[in-house]
Amino acid sequence: MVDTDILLALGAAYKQVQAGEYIFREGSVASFYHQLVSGRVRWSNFDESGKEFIHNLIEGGESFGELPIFDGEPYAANAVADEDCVMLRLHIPVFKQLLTEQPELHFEFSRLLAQRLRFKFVLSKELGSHNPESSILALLKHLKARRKNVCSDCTRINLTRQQIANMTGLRVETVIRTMRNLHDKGKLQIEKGKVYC
Amino acid sequence: MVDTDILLALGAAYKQVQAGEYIFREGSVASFYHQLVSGRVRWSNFDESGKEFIHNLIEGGESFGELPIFDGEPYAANAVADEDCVMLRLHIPVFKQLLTEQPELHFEFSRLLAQRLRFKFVLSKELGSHNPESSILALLKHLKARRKNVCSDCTRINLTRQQIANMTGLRVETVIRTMRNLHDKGKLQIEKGKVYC
DNA sequence: TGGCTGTTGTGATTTGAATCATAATCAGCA
DNA sequence: TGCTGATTATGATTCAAATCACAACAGCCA
Repeated sequence: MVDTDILLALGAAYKQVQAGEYIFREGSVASFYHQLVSGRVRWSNFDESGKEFIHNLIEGGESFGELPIFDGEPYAANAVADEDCVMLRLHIPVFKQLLTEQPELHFEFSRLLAQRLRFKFVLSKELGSHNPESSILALLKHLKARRKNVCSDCTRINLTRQQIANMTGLRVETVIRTMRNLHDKGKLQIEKGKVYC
Repeated sequence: MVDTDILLALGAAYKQVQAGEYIFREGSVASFYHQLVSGRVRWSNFDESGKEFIHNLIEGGESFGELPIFDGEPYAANAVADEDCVMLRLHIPVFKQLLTEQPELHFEFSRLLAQRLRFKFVLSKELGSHNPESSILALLKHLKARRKNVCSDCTRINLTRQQIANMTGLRVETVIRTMRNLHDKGKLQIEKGKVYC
């Protein structure tokens, strides 16, 4: 989101993490603004029974973990490297100073928060409807619109059924069965197990 | 959120609506920043089957309908006057100009977005867990922390079971039974039907 | 005071997603 | 090419929330 040169000029540092490593944990206090350079970060919570709920799969170029920067509370979820990752980290006070000096950049981040919130609005509404079809379609529609987690030059969804299950609170089997139904109804295409929409 | 005098000086106008009237509808384009002076506004969507999902019950002093201001998309939900309401409205360009000139105020709104998003994080996680007890407790905990929809000088929850049902995607009967269980477990108090926590 | 409306409360039944079990495919790789 | 682990697929069963039906109660006001 922020130009790499600007971040580096302000003293941001690169950090590498291997797949599976935690970048930060739910409940811990934030010190940095994080921007992913390459790899994929899984942003998730675990409930009492140990089931993982994935809020977002962050890809190269995106920032993550912004909530504590703006509301001063601890992290709301865990960030785990889903693949080997490279990221840039900038101390929060420096980042906030940057936003103060560049109102357009601040508006960029307000836009980001608003977009994330809008998605949560739609998804929470669908989760509340207890209708697997509409939950899955809402998720896919969102991903497609944001060109997230899709093949860069086609319409193939880059997520496993398990990941979709973990993003909607459903079970793999339910996701598999529901997506087959959606395929039969023509609302998405499945070829050799790969999903296109 | 914004000082009333400042809003008026910038040309904001008062608007009154009667209980039940729509202030704006899902999908329509936004022109104003809205700030509630008195009354209560219901922020909700209807799903295909006509069931209402309430995202928020806005009370005096709060702003609402900020998403389109920041991401430029249409309204994500309906705003209906839950009681007779008085609100202040300011044209969006003027409002954004104000934020540009006052970075601290802009940070206030970033904080608001972050808080709303944090709540959605928690709630969507709970909705995904398909556990009525934790969904209801998460909602009540949030309301208590924000001192929202509670009696001003006690701990009585100012919501009906139906409203709680509409905010969690559950059914009234499930909410009633689950809250009785929570009462029996000592996790909240019910006296003459009124809920304290 | 009684009647009306909205809310809370409770039982019986249904339903669909979770769960359990197990098979079929696919992708990566030696 | 064949092996291996991850992913997709499918059938049978269970279980909890939705649904349906109706009773009890509280608050309001004519």
